[in-house]
Amino acid sequence: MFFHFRNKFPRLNAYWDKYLPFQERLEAPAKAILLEEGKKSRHYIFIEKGCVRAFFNKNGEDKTVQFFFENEGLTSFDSFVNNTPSLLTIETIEPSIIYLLPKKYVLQLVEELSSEPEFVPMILQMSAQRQLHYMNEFVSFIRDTPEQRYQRLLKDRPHIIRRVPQHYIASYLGVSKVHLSRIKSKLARGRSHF
Amino acid sequence: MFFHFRNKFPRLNAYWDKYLPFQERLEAPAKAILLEEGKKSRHYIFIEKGCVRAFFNKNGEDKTVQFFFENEGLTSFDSFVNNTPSLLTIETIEPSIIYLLPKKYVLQLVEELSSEPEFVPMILQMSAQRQLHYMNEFVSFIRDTPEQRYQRLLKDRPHIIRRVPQHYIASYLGVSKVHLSRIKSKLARGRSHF
DNA sequence: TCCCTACGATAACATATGTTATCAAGTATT
DNA sequence: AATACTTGATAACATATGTTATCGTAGGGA
Repeated sequence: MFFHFRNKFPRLNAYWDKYLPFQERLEAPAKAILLEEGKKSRHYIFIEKGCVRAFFNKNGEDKTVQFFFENEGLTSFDSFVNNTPSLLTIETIEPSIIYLLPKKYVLQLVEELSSEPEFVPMILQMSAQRQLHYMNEFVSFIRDTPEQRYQRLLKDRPHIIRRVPQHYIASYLGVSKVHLSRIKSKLARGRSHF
Repeated sequence: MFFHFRNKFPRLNAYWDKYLPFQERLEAPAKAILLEEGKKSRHYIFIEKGCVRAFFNKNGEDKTVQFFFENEGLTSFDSFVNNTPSLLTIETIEPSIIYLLPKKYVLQLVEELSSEPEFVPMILQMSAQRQLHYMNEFVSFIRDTPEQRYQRLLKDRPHIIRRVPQHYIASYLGVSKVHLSRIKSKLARGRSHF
């Protein structure tokens, strides 16, 4: 739980440990839905094994927004914070081992943490990180062609391409699966000598 | 200064007031550069009158990322926080009246604020807001066609279309200025009955 | 007044991308 | 073994978008 912050803010480690027992362990098959679009987010989700995607539905089509892997945690941020219906569905891609921490305990944990001097720096770093992530995704659409975005993905996050089915990646890159296939074959032709 | 938070967190108002005198007033003509790509951000920028854009250069071409108007504040977030060279240039679009608060005072202000109980909620709200902004921009590229993005802009933020030259808007939407012109004329044809 | 520049529309053509359909291979299910 | 489902490649065609060039208008200096 909150794996990313382990040892980064050593004084907070005891808090993570304290809440471990309140997690619910879940062995989920592929395509299991952890949070459904339109429902309120009630857990913090931690991935011990497997992978997961967040997507929304547009005219009957899946549009994938983000992928998550081992030792990453997630929640539909706006739904969780504002207690509003989630705009995103969260679903396993592979069979996965998931830990769910109910919202009630998350709030309790935040309450306890807020008296710690390391809390504000942690919150700032966490939100700066997420902000930068989305800003980079956004800028990439303005700056790069789909082909460049694919190459960037291949270079920076190759595990995504290795583990995730291609049509999910296509919608994440903002193109059709047919076109992504074209991009791949074009790049493959370019790498060989004829 | 920090106009957005005035009266939202009433107990903090005194802090904003205290730092007003440290701002430098600047009357800038159109196309004045407030922060240059590659240089470090040294001020918080507040717009009293006029408007401003943030952009970066890609192969000799401007790519506009965001627009700012009266009573909005901004800074190149990553450059300011991490003291790294800015990825963005910030430039006035119209003749503008700008207030600059040197980084030194911003840090001092944050230091003072951090003992206030309203500080953490304010920081959280601020960062959630920015995160949501970039996430929405990003999702819009996955979800919508350029035409739909233009219509959304027209509906949600028409002042941008009214005040900003079209080629800046084109790069912000991720299309060429020629194509944006086509989109506009197509929509105009659709609206008339001829 | 005269130029120069910024801005925006449009046309003609080239390229990128979407859509639909078909095929093949792999994997899970019965 | 037989079947269905998922994934991925490819072709053929339609549409969207980029590129380059030309034109017109408006406004700002000289």
